[in-house]
Amino acid sequence: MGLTKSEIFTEGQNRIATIAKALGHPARVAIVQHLFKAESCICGELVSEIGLAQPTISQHLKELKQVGLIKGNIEGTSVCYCIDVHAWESIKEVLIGFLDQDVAPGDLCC
Amino acid sequence: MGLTKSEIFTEGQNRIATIAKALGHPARVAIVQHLFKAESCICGELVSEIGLAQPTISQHLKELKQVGLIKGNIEGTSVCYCIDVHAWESIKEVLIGFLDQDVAPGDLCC
DNA sequence: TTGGTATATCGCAATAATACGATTAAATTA
DNA sequence: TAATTTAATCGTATTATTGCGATATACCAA
Repeated sequence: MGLTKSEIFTEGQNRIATIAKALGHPARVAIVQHLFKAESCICGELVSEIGLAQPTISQHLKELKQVGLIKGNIEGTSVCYCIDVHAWESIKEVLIGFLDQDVAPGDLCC
Repeated sequence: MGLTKSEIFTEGQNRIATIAKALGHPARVAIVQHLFKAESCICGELVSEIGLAQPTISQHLKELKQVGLIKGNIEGTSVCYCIDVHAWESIKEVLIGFLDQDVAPGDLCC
């Protein structure tokens, strides 16, 4: 209990859920939007832009990186984070495939 | 702590995150997929289809309903759940708008 | 080498999410 | 009415998430 039973779902269902979960926090949405604007991709800039503490931002960046949405590049003392464009395309495909379902013309009861 | 600081984010960011969070569990993904196929939308069918206990499914259905993704219709002793097609279109628009961002041709450092 | 800067990690507190047994509520059926 | 069926809710155990202060690490500059 308290633990998602991933093993009873398909790989596709788990993948959709994992991606959605990574985007299921406003800070991570804000980070992704900021990286797309690419005004700056330095961690410290994200900290001052978004109003959360540095360790918190760092943790969110880690989660986005684990799912593969972003990648980081060390530049001296700072780290530049960017959208992984290739991965983003793949994720887009997965999510849009899920979103584009059409209701079957079967027994609609409501 | 342990509490998301929604107030420091925009309405749009919170909306994207809320929707994504609702889809951030494989059981809820499976429920939505099943309702789209519309083979059956009765709660009990979802329970036997997905391998989770009835209270657990009921709880996931409640979450999907709170976000407005699905709606339920009482039919005798059972309840028929369906995708809220109107809401789904709106959600699709929000998420696709987010997914369709293009990388700014600025200072790509990675 | 010493000091400053930037980021990651650790540890912790508080809250949320997941799952399910037990129970309740409501409608149907016998 | 009594028994059955179906789903929601309650209570609770377990794990996950969120957030941040303190600290560690790594690099640069003087």
